[in-house]
Amino acid sequence: MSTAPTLLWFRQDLRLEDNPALSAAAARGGVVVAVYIWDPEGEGSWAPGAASRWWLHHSLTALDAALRRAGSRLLVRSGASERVLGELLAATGADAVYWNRRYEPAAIARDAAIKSGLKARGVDARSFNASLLFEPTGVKNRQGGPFQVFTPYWRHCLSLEVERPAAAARPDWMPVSRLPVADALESLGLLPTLDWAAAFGRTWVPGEDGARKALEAFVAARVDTYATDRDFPSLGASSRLSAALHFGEIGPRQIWERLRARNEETGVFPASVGESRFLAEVGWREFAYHLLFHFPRTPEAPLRGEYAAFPWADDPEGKLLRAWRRGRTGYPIVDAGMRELWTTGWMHNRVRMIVASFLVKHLRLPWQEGARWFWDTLVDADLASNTLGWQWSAGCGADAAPYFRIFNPVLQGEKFDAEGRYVKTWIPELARLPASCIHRPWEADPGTLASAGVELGRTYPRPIVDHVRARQAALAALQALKERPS
DNA sequence: TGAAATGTTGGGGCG
DNA sequence: ACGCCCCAACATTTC
Repeated sequence: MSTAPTLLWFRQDLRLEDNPALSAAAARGGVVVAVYIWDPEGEGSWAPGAASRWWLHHSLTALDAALRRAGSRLLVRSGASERVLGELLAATGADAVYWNRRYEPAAIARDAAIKSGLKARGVDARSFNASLLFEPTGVKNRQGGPFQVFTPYWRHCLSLEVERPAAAARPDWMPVSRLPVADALESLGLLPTLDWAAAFGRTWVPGEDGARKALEAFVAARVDTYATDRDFPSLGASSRLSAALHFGEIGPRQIWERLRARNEETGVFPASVGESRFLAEVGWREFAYHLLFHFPRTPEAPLRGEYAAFPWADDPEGKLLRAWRRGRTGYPIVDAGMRELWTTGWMHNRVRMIVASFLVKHLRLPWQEGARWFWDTLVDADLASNTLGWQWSAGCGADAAPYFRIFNPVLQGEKFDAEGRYVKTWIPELARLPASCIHRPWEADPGTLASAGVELGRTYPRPIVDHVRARQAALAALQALKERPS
């Protein structure tokens, strides 16, 4: 008796290498049917945003192309995951569904229901870990609870065994002639109707091949200087792997293995502060999933509950929020970051911290507004990392920057973009200003501004808030929160 | 993975 | 020669 087909349900693991669900499906022996289900309703209030959908479209296209080369296709459908899986089981004669786990609250609830429903019908339903070095359930502090501070968390993780990438799998993919008819990828409507994402295609190569090349390029040219260069946004020192990691075009075990193999001869690993630092950034991603799993309400609510009553500023017509979103705050380093985000779907990490601090402290607008904007505009939008990042910036999360730690956007610009190269890249109207005043054009003398073609209030805005007063107001708001009668 | 305010120290100008 | 003061440089504290 021959083995029935297996449905391999792709979600945020859009790769064929290091794919434990795929390896297990291949080991079953029957043919494997690759399936992707577009099910935004199943994501709670966090359906992929516009930039993520752009990436997803192209990543699915790449996965489909890889499967075509193997004589099959990616079977694409949209609708409720459980219903679609049921239909595909019937249409293909499959008796098993394998997938790699997700860890977002809505996905956990949905997947658990699907798994028990399938099992009740006698379907072999199994899930695997493809996307984390350390699953949240497997890491506990001495008291048996979740870690809430990164350094002890990561130290503990580094004492644990890291699994090797999954074995390569060459399954018998179900041939195109036997596949049910798939929906066209275009029918999912993932691409924007207006082509605001034009620059995305010049910036990114979604898909497993692109991810592999990005890792190789980073390891070859960047990782050794990563520890020092990573803070300077004009140096291009980032790995730029965040979106590939989010969509699972590459897995953290592959990254780990790549660096381990790099030091095979010496046996010393990690071998440099650059490698350690880069792995620690992978560790922050792990920590973000750890926190999201154990504190599932944090995408909406501060982990430190007292911050729910923070006295945010009034912005009745949304003018402040709009200026921030569009990169028109009058602070060049902030505006450059917001424009890089809008143009490319990505922002350098140092600059993410600066713009987040500015929104939450200088404008005193709720961090949730920033998280939502990032969610819609980042190609790497990831519920765990986004939530951690914003709660960190707002001072209301685990191991967060204290609220009183307020970035001075001028000093941050002068420290990390001394020549103004980053600012000039994203704010061309300031490109002719000398470095000495690029981060504070409002202090430049009229002649300098004129010869640079800058007219404050017209070609580039004046600061929408005064730094000193905004800082004082932020500290006063924190004080008000502390003194609030409880 | 801050910044600003405040405190301390020590060199040098100067009466 | 000496004490006083200024202030830059650095350290510490506070937000």
